[in-house]
Amino acid sequence: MQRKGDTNSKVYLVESGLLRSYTIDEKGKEHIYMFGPENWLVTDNCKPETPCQLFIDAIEDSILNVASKEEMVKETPDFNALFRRLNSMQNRIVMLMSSSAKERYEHFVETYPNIIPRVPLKMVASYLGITPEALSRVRNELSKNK
Amino acid sequence: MQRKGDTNSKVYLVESGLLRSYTIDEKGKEHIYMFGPENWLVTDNCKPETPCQLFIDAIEDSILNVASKEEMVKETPDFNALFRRLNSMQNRIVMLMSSSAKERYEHFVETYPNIIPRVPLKMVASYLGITPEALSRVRNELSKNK
DNA sequence: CCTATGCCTTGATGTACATCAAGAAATGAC
DNA sequence: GTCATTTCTTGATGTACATCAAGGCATAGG
Repeated sequence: MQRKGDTNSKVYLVESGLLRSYTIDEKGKEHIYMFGPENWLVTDNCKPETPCQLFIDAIEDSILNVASKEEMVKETPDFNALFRRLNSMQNRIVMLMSSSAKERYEHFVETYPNIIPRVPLKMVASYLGITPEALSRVRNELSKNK
Repeated sequence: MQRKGDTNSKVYLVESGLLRSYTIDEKGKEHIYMFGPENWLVTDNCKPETPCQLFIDAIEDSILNVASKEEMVKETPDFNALFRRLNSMQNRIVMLMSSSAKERYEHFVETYPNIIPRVPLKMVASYLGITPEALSRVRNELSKNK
C-alpha cells in the first residue's frame, strides 16, 4: 500500500477497518508508529514531495477515503507549519522507539545545531530521554572517535 | 508562565527567544517535551478546556505572540481532529521518555482498549517500543496481581 | 490424520542505561 | 578576590529491558 521511500503523498481516512503505519529498522525489526482504526487519518507526516519513512498497510480489510496532501493544504491554512510540527513529533517518537542514546544525540545535533549552545546539556539529555551522566559519556565517546 | 494543571489554553508563537515545555514526573525529574526557538508555536496539545500536563517557561528572554486556542480553531477547519492527533503524539512521547514498559502497556490498555483484541500482541509490543518477550512478562506480572 | 507456520511464553544470559556518590570546572554574588 | 551554586564529568554498582534459544499451542493445508 505504501512503502518506505515512496513519494506517495496520500492521506488515508479510515472509514472501516484498521491500518498501521510503521518503520523497519536496520535490523529488520518493525516499529509501529500508529494504528489507524475507524475515523482516523493515517499518513506519513512528511512534506508532500519528500519520500516517506513509514510503511502503511492494512491489518484488517478496510474501506478508505483517499485524499492527497495537496488537497488538504488548500482547505487548511498554515498547513506547512503543521506538517513541520507533526513531522518533528513523528521523528521524535521513532527515535525514542528505535534508536540508542548515542543515535538520538547525533540526530539532535544534526537537526537542531543551534539549540545545543543555547541550553545546558542536562536539558538536551532530558529532551533525549536520558540522564545527564549518560549524555556525558555519549559525548565523551563521540569526541574520542574524531 | 504555565504550570501543569492550569487550564490556560494559550498558544505561544515565539518571535524571539527560547521557550521550553516539559513535564515533571513523580520523582521530580523534568522531561522536556519541546524547545521553542524563533518562529515555533509552543502549546500544550490538549483540548482547550482541559488542564495542561506540560509546564512552559522561557529559557531566554523572549518576545511572544500569544493567542488563544479558540481563536486558532476559527481559522482552521477540523481543528478538533488535529488536537486529538497532536495530543496523542504528545502523550506518546511523554510515555516513551518517562514510563516503564509496564506503565506504557497499562496506559495503552486504558487508552485503546478496543485495539488490543484486534491485533497480535507483538504489534502492541512494537507500538510500545518493547519486545514481545518483554510484553509477555509484563502481562504475566499484571495478571498475577489480580 | 500429519506437518507447517505463526503466535505466545519461559528461561538464561547480555547490555544499555539508570542510580548513587564524589569531585572538577564553570558561573555568579558579594 | 572568596564563597556558593550550578554544571559537567567519572567511577562503581544496579536494573530494566534486549537477545538468544527452545518449547507449547494454536490455526490452516495437505
